Amino acid sequence: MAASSVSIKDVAAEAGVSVATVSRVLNSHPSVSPASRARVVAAVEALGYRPNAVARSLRTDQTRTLGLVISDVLNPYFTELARSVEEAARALGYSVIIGNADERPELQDHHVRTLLDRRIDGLLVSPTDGGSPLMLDAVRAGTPMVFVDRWIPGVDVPVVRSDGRAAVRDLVAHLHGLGHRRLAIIAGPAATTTGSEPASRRSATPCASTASPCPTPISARATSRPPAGAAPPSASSPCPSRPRSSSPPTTSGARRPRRDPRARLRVPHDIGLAAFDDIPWFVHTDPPVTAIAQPTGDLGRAAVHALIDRIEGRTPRSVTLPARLVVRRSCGESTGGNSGRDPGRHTGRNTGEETPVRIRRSNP
Amino acid sequence: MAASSVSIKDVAAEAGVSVATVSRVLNSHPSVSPASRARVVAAVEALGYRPNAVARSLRTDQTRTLGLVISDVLNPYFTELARSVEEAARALGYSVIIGNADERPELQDHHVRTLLDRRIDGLLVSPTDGGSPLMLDAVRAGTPMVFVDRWIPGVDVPVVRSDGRAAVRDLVAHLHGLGHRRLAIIAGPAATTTGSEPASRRSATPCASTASPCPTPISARATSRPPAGAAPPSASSPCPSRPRSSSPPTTSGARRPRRDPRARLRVPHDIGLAAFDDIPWFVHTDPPVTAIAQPTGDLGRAAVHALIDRIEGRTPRSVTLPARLVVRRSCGESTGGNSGRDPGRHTGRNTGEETPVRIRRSNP
DNA sequence: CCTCCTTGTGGAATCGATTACACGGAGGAT
DNA sequence: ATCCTCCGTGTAATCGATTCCACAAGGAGG
Repeated sequence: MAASSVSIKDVAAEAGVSVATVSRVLNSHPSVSPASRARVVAAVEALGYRPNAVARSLRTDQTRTLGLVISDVLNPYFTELARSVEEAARALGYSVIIGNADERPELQDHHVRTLLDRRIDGLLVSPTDGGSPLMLDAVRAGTPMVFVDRWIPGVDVPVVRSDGRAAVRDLVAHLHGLGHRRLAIIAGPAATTTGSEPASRRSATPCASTASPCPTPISARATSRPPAGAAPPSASSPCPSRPRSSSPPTTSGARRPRRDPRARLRVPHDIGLAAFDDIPWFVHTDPPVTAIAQPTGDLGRAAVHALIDRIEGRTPRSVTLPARLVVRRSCGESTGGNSGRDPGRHTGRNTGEETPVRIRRSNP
Repeated sequence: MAASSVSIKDVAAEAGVSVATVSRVLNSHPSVSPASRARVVAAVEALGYRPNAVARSLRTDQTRTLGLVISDVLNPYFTELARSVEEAARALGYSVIIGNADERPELQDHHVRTLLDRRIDGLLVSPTDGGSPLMLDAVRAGTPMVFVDRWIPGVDVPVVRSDGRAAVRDLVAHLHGLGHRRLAIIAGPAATTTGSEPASRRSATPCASTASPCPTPISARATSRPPAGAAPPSASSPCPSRPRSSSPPTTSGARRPRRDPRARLRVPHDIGLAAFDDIPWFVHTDPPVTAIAQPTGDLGRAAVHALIDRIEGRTPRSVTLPARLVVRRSCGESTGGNSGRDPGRHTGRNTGEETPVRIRRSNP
C-alpha cells in the first residue's frame, strides 16, 4: 500500500482538502473541523503516508535529533552510555546520532562537522582532546552542547560526569585493609580530562591516607585501546605488590604482564589490581576485578535532560554524580564474613556471581 | 567568524555572484570560470559557510546516510560490527545512523520507521524477529536493504553473514580430541535466524562425527541478554561433561553454574565450554574461553559495499564469510607439546593468557 | 562580416513540508 | 436587520539548497 513517494499533496488530493489542512491535522492544530480531520486521517491511512522528516526539518529549523560524539565505541562504558542516552532521548521524542571518535581528534572533528551540517538540535560530547577550533567555534556560535564524562577546561559548557573521589578513597581504604602499601596509577591519554584526572585521583589519596600511610602513588601512561595497549607497563614500573587502577581497556593491557615470562606477577597474590569503570566481564575474569562503577544510566539521562533544557531555552547546570566501589577479588581475598549476595553490576541487571564485599554504597 | 546562519545566499552576495554559481562551485561543476571560483571560495572561507545538509537532501532526494539497526548494542559483536560499518561507510562518503533494537521487535520497528522518515539512502538490518509488516512493506516499496548476521527467511534481500559450520566441525573435532562425548547447545531467541541456526549447526555435527561418535547434541534455549540470562541452564540439562556452545552474552549466563553451589561444575574440568563470537575479554576469563570468531571487519565492509551497490543501482549478491575456531582452554588443556608452560599442572583457577592453539585458519 | 558553437552566468522552478494571511460564512450581540 | 467575531479553510511565501533553461559574450569557421 505504501509507496514511499507519497507526499502531503497526494494526501490532500485524496482527502479533498488543501495541504494546509493536512498539515494542520498532522500537527494536531486545533482549528480543523472533525469532518476534515477524519477524511485526512483516512487518506493518510489509505496511502500509507509518512511525513518527510527532511522537509519538515528544513522548514521548522529543528531536527529533533541529538548528536553524541564518544571517544571509543568499543569501550563498554561508552556503549552503555550511548544506550542510556538514546533511551532518554527517545522518551523525549528525540533521536540520537552516534559518532565514534576512536580517540582520534580528527575523527572527532569529522563527526562534529557532519553532525553540525545536518543541523542536529544539540551535541553531547565526550572530548578526545583539548578542544579543536571547530568545537570551540561551535560553542561560540551558540550550538547547544553538553559534555559527558570528559570535558574541555575553560569552555563554558555544562558537564555531566561522575566523581570518583569518594570511591577512590574507599578503594584506598580497601587496599590498605588488605595490606597493600605501594600504589601505582596507569592513566589514559594526558590530553583528556579523564586521562589527567588521576592527578586529582592521586590527590584524593592523601585524604584517605590519614589512616593509611601510602606514599604518593606512582603513575604511568598507557594508551587506552585494549589490544593496542601493547607495551606491558610492568617494564616501566619496577615495584611489585602495588595495586593499579585504570579504565577497563587500559586494564586489559595492564593485565597482560601477569603472564609475561619476564614478570610473572600473579593477581591478586603478587599484585593487586582495580579498574575505573565496571564492565560485565569483570565478573568472569580471573580473578574477578574490583572496580569503580559509574552510574552510567543516570549519567546518560542527566546529560540528555541538560542538553534538551539548553535546546528549549532553559539554562542547565553541570551535574556530578558519585561513582562507587565494587569490591571483587583482584586486590586480594576479603577475609570478613560477608552475608550478602553479589550485587553483580551497578546496572541492576544482576548476574549474582561472586560475593564481593561492599565497602560503601554511594547511591542508596 | 562562523555564524551557523550563513546560507548560500549570503555567500553569493559576498562573492558578487548568483546562488547558482556558488552551488556550482560547491559541487565542482566544470563550467565556472576560475575567477568566479576563486571569489566564491574566498567568500565561503570568510563567512565560514557550510552547506545545509538538510536542504541539500530535500532537493537531491538523497541523504548519503545509511541506517544500521542492530539487535543489541551491549553485545561486543554488534559493537564491532557497527564500528566497521561506520568506517567502511565513511570511506565511501556516507554517514551511519545506528538504531539499537535491544532485541525488542517494537523497538526495531521504531528505529526502522524513524530511519525511513529521515529518508536514509539504505538500511542495514540484523533482524530481531521474523519480520514485521513495516519491514516487509519497506522491502516491497523498494528501500535498499541488506541483512547482516541474521536475516528473514523468504525475503528477497541480500544477506551478509558468516558461516560457522566449518568452524563448528573444527570445534567438534577439538572437543572429541579432548575426550568430550556429550554435547549441548544453548541457543538464543528462536525467532532469529541465528537463534534457530543451531539446528544447522547441530546438523553440521554429524558431518564431523564420521570420526567422532558424538550423539546428536542436546539443545536448550536461553535469553541472550547477559545478566538477564538468569536461570542456570544446568538445571534443565542433566548430563555433565558436555561442552556448550553459544554466543557470549548467553555464555556469560551459562557460566554461572560453575560457581553455583547447586551445581559446582568446574570449567574445563567437569564441563567444557565454547562460545560463538569471540570477544576481547575471553582472554581474561577463567579459563580463557575457546570461541568461534567471526570476521567482523570483513562482514561490516561487505555489508556496506553490498548496500551501496544496491543504492547506486547495481545488484548485490549475498556474501558468506567463514568463521574460524580460536582454541583457548575452556574445553580442556591442549596436550600438544606447548613450549612455555608446565603441562598437566592443575592450578584450579587458571590465570592468564596463552598463545591460543589455532586449529585452522579460515582466512589466509 | 555573418553565422554557429562553446562557455559562463543568472533567473526561476523545485523538493515537501509549515504557517502567515486573507477570506467566506455562521452565529451572537446590538 | 446590521455588524462584529470567530472558525475553518485555502493561497502563497518560505526554508536552503540544486538544476533546467535562456541568454550574452567571444572565438572559430565559412
